[in-house]
Amino acid sequence: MRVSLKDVAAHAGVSIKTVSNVVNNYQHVTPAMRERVQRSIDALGYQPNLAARHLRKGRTGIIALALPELGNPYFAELTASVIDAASQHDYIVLLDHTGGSRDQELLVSQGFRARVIDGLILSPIELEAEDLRDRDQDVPLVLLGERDYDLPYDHIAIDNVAAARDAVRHLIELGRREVAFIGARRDRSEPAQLRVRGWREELTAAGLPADEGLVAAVDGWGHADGARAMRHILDSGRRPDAVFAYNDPMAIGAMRVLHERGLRVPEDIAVVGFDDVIEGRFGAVTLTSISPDKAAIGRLAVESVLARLGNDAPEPRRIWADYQLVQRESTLGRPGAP
Amino acid sequence: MRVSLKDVAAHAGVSIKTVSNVVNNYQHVTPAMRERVQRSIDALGYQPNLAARHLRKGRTGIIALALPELGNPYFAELTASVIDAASQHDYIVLLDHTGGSRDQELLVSQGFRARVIDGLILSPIELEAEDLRDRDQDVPLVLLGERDYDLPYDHIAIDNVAAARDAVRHLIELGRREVAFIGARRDRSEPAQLRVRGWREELTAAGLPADEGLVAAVDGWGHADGARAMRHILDSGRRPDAVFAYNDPMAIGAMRVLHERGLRVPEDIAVVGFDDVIEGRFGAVTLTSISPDKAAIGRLAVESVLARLGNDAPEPRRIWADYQLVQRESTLGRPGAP
DNA sequence: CTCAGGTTTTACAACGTTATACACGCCGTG
DNA sequence: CACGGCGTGTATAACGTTGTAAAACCTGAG
Repeated sequence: MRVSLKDVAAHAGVSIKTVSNVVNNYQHVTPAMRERVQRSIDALGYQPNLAARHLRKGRTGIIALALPELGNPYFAELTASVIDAASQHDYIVLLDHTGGSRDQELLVSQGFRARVIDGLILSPIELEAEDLRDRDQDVPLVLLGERDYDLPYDHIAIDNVAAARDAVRHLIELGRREVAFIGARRDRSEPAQLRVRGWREELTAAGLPADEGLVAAVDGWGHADGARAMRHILDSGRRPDAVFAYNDPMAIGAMRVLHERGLRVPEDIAVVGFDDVIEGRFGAVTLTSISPDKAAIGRLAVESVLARLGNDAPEPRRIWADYQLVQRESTLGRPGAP
Repeated sequence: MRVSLKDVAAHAGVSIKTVSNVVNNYQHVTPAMRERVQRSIDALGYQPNLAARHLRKGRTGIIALALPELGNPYFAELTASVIDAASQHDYIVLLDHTGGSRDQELLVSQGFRARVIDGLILSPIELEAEDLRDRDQDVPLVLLGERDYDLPYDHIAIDNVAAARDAVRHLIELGRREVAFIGARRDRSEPAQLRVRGWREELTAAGLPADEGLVAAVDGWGHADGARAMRHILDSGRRPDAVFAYNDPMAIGAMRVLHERGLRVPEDIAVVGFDDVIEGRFGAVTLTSISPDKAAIGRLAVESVLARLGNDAPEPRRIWADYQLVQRESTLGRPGAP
């Protein structure tokens, strides 16, 4: 049988509320009383019943993290950092995966879990601004990632345009002139993606053409999509001397195709990815990549959500997390090798 | 404001309990009444409060999934399948990561979340049988993975010994004679790991020596550990003609080292991994691996936990999931290549 | 028309917690 | 020596749901 406040109260010979006060570190309790009650708590091994507490307080102690896919190690690492940050505030993380589909993202953002969670951290891919505009404001929402919404929600991300420009600049500084972009979205006329924009801006700034024929659109975000996009570019007769991919799995998929076609990385084609997943450090050719500060992103996301739980919710704001360009063999070449 | 049963009842002009009966599909409700109440429910947008329901019923509708690490894509894929299976039973998945440390695993298994979750799916690495023996039986527990416990809990896994033997047999059939094993545990005198046992058994069965000098112990389970282990073996002056790794990330880490040392895979050294993660299909050399049926494992785990929630808990049993050996370039070589 | 037997609906009491409002001392002040 | 004020503890009412038991309502037989 579970032991409740009532049992502890009976054991200590005090009222239920006094025990509750001790448990909650209420101020006005004499040290003597506090110790007496604590002794009973320890003796009976009391643990608070969270359901009852939640019922009373209207909070569940759970925040949801909704991600497009867990298969991408970037999200796995991010998840770990969110869990860590949440547990420091005695919060628990519920995981949803949306598959990056607009319907699922919509469902999640509308709060089909509304009765379970106190807050939501969402990393949208397909979701449109209008989908969020008429959202039921019940549950605080924090957005993560590349999409750029002009909406009254906290948004935590690195500066994707600047990061993409850094990546492309790195390629240009290495003497590359034809930089392909892998991972645009097929279904957007004017791609909302900031990474494409960064690619375009930096090329233009360098006086190079931002050749849309070198932009490959894809359906998904995985290795296979990167491979498909790379094949598509090569099969179209183009032979860029560099590739900037939307993320690391796509970059790795592209490198696989280059390898199959007998093209050397980086001698023939240099490759830069995005997210700096562990996998990129152990291929036959290690991958140059933009490395976001995942720990910071997770921490900031949790803090933002929790800050909105109180009555005095702060102004929605855009929070920039740190990032850096990590240079490896896919652009620099193998140090010791010929 | 949230709308409760009381509000719906007032709106429909019936008692609270009648609304509750409709919500719960209780039998004895006339169709007319059911429709009237349903109309009010829809009109007000009622959603049940789970905390209250939990308080009353003693169930939370949440199961926890505790994994050693999310970074390993195998666990990410497994998580996705568990979430899918759980949602089909209207259950929600809470994610914990233990880091594969015994302390964390112990904490989780002892149920520090006991007040929140109905059941627990645990994939232990370091945890010992004795740690589980004196467990508080409150929350149903299902074990996952390679560790072999003789305990009254459901255990879902593939036949690790058989799978490891299949992997090693494949190498032997290709003519390899010195098969190294990467990924034993440093801190176990008699390694409990079934995959090492399979390696040993198959070599012995083939009349080959199971040379313990070719078994590399490691501390972790990631790419870097595999790389370290491979370096260790090569630096010790050994030159095996095949490597069987505990999992895919370690196999990939090992392949990176072979590449650095100028050794060709599979011509000089063939490599087999375990888990068949997506990453293995896109390296410069694609990876032969044991591929467990992750979808089945997730589904079986969820069903096992939920089956134990009722009063008539079934006998604890060991459930074998399917697997197969997927042969790729790291053992077969590149088809078209010289 | 009454009453048994069954179905449908209702009132009320839990579940374990916290908030509210109040009672009880004890102090120092007028 | 009353009296307000403060610091401490207590009874009681919620929170939203479901199980229990009983009330109200039918139906058809005697």
